[in-house]
Parts: sequence; C-alpha cells; structure tokens
Amino acid sequence: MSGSADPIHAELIAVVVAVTDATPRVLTLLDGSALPAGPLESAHRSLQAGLRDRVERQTGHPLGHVEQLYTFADAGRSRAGRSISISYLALSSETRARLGGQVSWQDWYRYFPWEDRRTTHDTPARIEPGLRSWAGAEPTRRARIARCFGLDGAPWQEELALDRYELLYEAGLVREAARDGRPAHGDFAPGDTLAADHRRILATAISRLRARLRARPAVFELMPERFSLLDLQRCIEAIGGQPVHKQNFRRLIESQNLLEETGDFANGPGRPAKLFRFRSAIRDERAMTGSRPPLARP
Amino acid sequence: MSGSADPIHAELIAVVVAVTDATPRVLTLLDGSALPAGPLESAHRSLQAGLRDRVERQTGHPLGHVEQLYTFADAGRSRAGRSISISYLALSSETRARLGGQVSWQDWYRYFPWEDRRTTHDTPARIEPGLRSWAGAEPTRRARIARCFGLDGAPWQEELALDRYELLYEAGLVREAARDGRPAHGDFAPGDTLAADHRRILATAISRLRARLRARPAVFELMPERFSLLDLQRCIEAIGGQPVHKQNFRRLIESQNLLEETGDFANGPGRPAKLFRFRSAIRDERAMTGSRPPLARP
DNA sequence: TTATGATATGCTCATATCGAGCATAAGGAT
DNA sequence: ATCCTTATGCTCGATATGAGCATATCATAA
Repeated sequence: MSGSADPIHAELIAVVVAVTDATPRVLTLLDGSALPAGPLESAHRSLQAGLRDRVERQTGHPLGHVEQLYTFADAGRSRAGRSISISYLALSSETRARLGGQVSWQDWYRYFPWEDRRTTHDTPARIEPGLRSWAGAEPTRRARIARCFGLDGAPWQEELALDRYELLYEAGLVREAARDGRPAHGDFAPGDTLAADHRRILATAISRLRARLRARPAVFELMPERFSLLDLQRCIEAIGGQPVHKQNFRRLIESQNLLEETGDFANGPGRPAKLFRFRSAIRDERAMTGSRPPLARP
Repeated sequence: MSGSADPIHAELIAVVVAVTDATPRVLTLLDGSALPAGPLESAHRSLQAGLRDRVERQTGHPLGHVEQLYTFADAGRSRAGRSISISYLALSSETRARLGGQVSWQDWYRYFPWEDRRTTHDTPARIEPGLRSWAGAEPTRRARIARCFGLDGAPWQEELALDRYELLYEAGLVREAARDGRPAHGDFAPGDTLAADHRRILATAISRLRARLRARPAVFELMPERFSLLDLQRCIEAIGGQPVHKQNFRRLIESQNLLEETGDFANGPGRPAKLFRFRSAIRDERAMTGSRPPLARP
C-alpha cells in the first residue's frame, strides 16, 4: 500500500486577500506578476506552518486565517520530475503589511476584469464574440457559456469565477492557453496574466470566497475592529463583484446575529452610522449559526 | 521562488462510493480496515490518472467521476521523511466491481453509526455524555457540540459529518485520538476505525457528498440507467442519512429538470412507478442549471 | 370477486425567505 | 431654511419550503 515511490517536489502557493477602499487586493511578488510561493521543507511541522513561514519570509506579512484551496500537479507545466502545487487562501488586512522590494498589493480585478460587475454589466461583451466563435453550434459548449457568463437568460453567478476562467482557457482566450501550447481563438480576453498557473489559483480563491460569503458574511479578518454596516456591505460587494440591495443586506446581517453595536458612531456626509464589531463568539469559532434546517422530520 | 526542496513522498487515497439497497457503501481493502491508496509515481500523467491507475490495480474496479477532497500532511503520523496524502472522492456503481481477496464494499455507517438517522434519531445519546463531560462549562465547546450534533434546539445538519468526527477526535472519543497519543475521555463512540487517518478522509467525503446532493441530486454515477423516483429518493436518503418528504422530493426533482421519462414502468407491490433516466445534457456536463439567482440587480 | 394494503402521484396550505421599493430620520453644506 | 446625503425601518409581492390530504393503480389475500 505504500511501496517505493518516486520523490517529488511540493510547492506551497498562497493567495493572501485584503479589502481596502472597496477594492479586493491580493498580495503579489515581482510587481504583480506572481503569487507568494515556495517549496515545502521538512522543517515545517505542517503544510499550513510551511505556508506561513514561506509567506512571512517572502513578504514580511503575517497570516491570519488560512484555508486550503486545491492541489495541482500538471505534468505538462512542471520542470524535470514531478511537482505538486498546494494552494491556500489567507484572509488578512492590508494595513498589517510592511512591504518592500517588488512585494505589492494588487486589485484582483486587474487579472479578471470581467468579474467586476459593480458598475458596468456589459464586460462580457468584449469576450462574448470569441466564446461564440469557439462554441460554434456545439450545444454543450453553448450551454456552458450561457451558464458561466449569464447569457441567454441565465443569471450571472458570482461564484462561478473559476468556471469562467477555465472556460476561457479551454477556448484559447487567455494567454496561459497559448503559453501551454493550446490553439488560440481570436483576441485574448482583457486582464493581466500571472506566472505559471497562478491566475487559475487566484480564480479558485475568488470562487471559494464568494461561495462562502454569499451565505455568511463573517469576514472579520478583512475588516477593521469597528465598522459601519455600509463598510461591511462595500467589502462584500468588492469580493462578490456585484452591488447588493442595502436594506436586504441589513436584514441578512441582523438575522445572522454576527455583529454587536459598539455604541459609537461614524461621522461624515449624511446621518451618522452606528459602528459595529463582530461578536467574540464568531471570532472564537468560525462556524456557530447553522445555515439551513434539515429537509424532513420524523 | 522554487529553491531546493526536500524530496517528499505523495500518497493518493480514494473514497469510492456506491449505493446499493439503500445503503451507501465504500470500497475497502483488508476486510474493511483501509481505503485504497498508493504512492504517486512519475509515470502518472496527472494526479487523477495516478489515482485511477492505483485503484484499478488494487481493486479491479474502474473509476467514473473523480473529484479531489483534501490534501493532508500530518508530520506526526508519517514515517521517516515527509509524506503528503491527497484524497479523492469517486462515485461509482457497485455492480461494476469484480472483487477478490480482501477487497470489499462496506456500509459506510459501519464507521459512523451516528450519521444514520433514517430510523432512529437518538444515536447521539450514546456519545452525548462523553461530549458533555469533555465540554464542561466551556461555552465554546458547548456551542460546537450543540451545532454539530443538533442539541439544545439546534437543527441536525447532515453535511457536518466531518465537523462531528473532528469534534469526537478532539474530545478523545474515537480510537484514532488515543492511537495518536491524545487523552481519552470516557468510552469511545460506537463505530469501527480505519487505518491511519482514513476515517477522517471518509468523513470528508461524506460531508462533501451531502453538501452537493442537498442542492442538486444529480447522482447518475450512483444510479442504474433507469430508475423510479422512489429509487432515487432512497439513494439520496442513504447518503444524507435522513428521511426525505416524498412529495417535496418529487417537486424538487421536477423543478430541477434533471430527469426524463423512459415510458416504461416498474412493477411490484402497489401502483407501477414511472421509470426515469438522467437527461443526457446533465451527464454531458456536471453543472448546467444554476442554483440561485444573484442578490441584487442593477 | 371483493377487500386490503401498498405504492404512485397530484393538490393544498401555512410559513419562511428573498428581491425590490417606499418612507422617514438625522446629519452637513449652501 | 433648503437641499443633499446617508442611515434605518417598514411593506409588499413572488417564490421556496415543510407538511399533510386525497386519489389513482397495482398485487395479493380473503
């Protein structure tokens, strides 16, 4: 069951996310062209410990909550021998970082312009022709396009960010596809690339985060100690890439019982907003309130 | 960014699931004491290919749909040097297997008796005292217990299978905890163990499967070509470990548009049931219909 | 042949949830 | 004082969900 195996190389890759000024940002190296990454060493007690060590050494940025994303091993893209990439998502606050060198925070929509639909909704117009030409009359492809990009009457689903990226890759509409030797189809979609498969890993992180936040906006790692409801709404909108109905968002927050008032108010234009903080019980444990009741009772 | 790394050993572990006679079963080795597993070799083109190769060689069972679960690397549990375990979930049909030796299908509730609530609902009664004594007056622990096991008014949530297992592990109520040198707390919970951390991996698979099926019962890999709605309901109930309201289940299925009638009927006691099959569009692509519309429109 | 039990299938109903909009409150700026 | 801006509370209709009633259609036993 555990015979002789070939030695392999394992790489840890981190997607460190912060939200500042209604912009979701990701920590990058080399002026925004790669994610923090490094080999797993035997000195590391665990995968998470190795990741923390790596990222802190590379960026000087301490990590808070860390969560595993996915493990890749594409033989085609690695160097000699086999290489495994284990990717992680970390939620953080930009203010904690002391950056230097080529370490920087980048707006993640720089790499995925079509994922930001807060102001304009016609972003897919720039990529739709390329997709259509790739699909032709193939019904499966057409259905995938409609589902992923909310065309032909299908609703836009924010958490499909990874599916959208993979569809563009398959259709030869991102530079990574050409780099990997796949046929290109017309113009590339807008947006910058990242080293190796880092853009795919970032797409995985966005999808995961969006799927989690839709149900439960418990993002205290991304928020300051005290904040107004609108601050929190802007953070959620930044990650989801979609505007949120303000009153319904308030209702959602109240029903979840995630916050408590601090008693203070924020001043600015308009009526002062109550300041809130996350309940300590929420911080203690990342999962207290249930999402849904069961289907049937006896 | 990719300096010299220590060579490591990677192990692929498979949870192969089938449902027969309203019983969810998992493919095991050594008379039900381990999951199929084996080292990743450089001959494998990809992780999935390696897994397929391994499982087919060990069990003679070809794999259908395969999906990654989680990557573990607990330094404490491995042999000399570092070892990584990459676990996968595969959905299958028991009939396809030609078993031999110590390869067998096991009812997965053999390892998690408290997860089957189709007949009795008081299973946690056998483990509640141990949990309570472990929690004492600690509010965080008490809240976790209530949430995970549906106590103190909290609803039972089937997809928390992994959380429940990990809670029992932390509380020292499963044998694996004692095996790992953690303090035991009272009697162990009922249920058989598996080798290494295979029971944790199985719990991960159950959670993942339950979370997916709750929204979309597209389990054609687990069903025969043609089946009645009750057959499908029994399959879903087997996996979820909970009874389902029959009429509402039918309504759900209809609204999803997953099935089409074959025109045939099943005979037996009672009124003959229409036989259905999954739409080919669903088989073609594992995600066609959206789950929910977005939160707000412009 | 009729009665009975079993399963299939259709319909109703109360409640919860969700998207969307209206109305009012409370500050600053002109 | 007027207007603009943001905060906050409430309503309303559409839809989803949990639960139950009623009827249809078979096999089998009396």
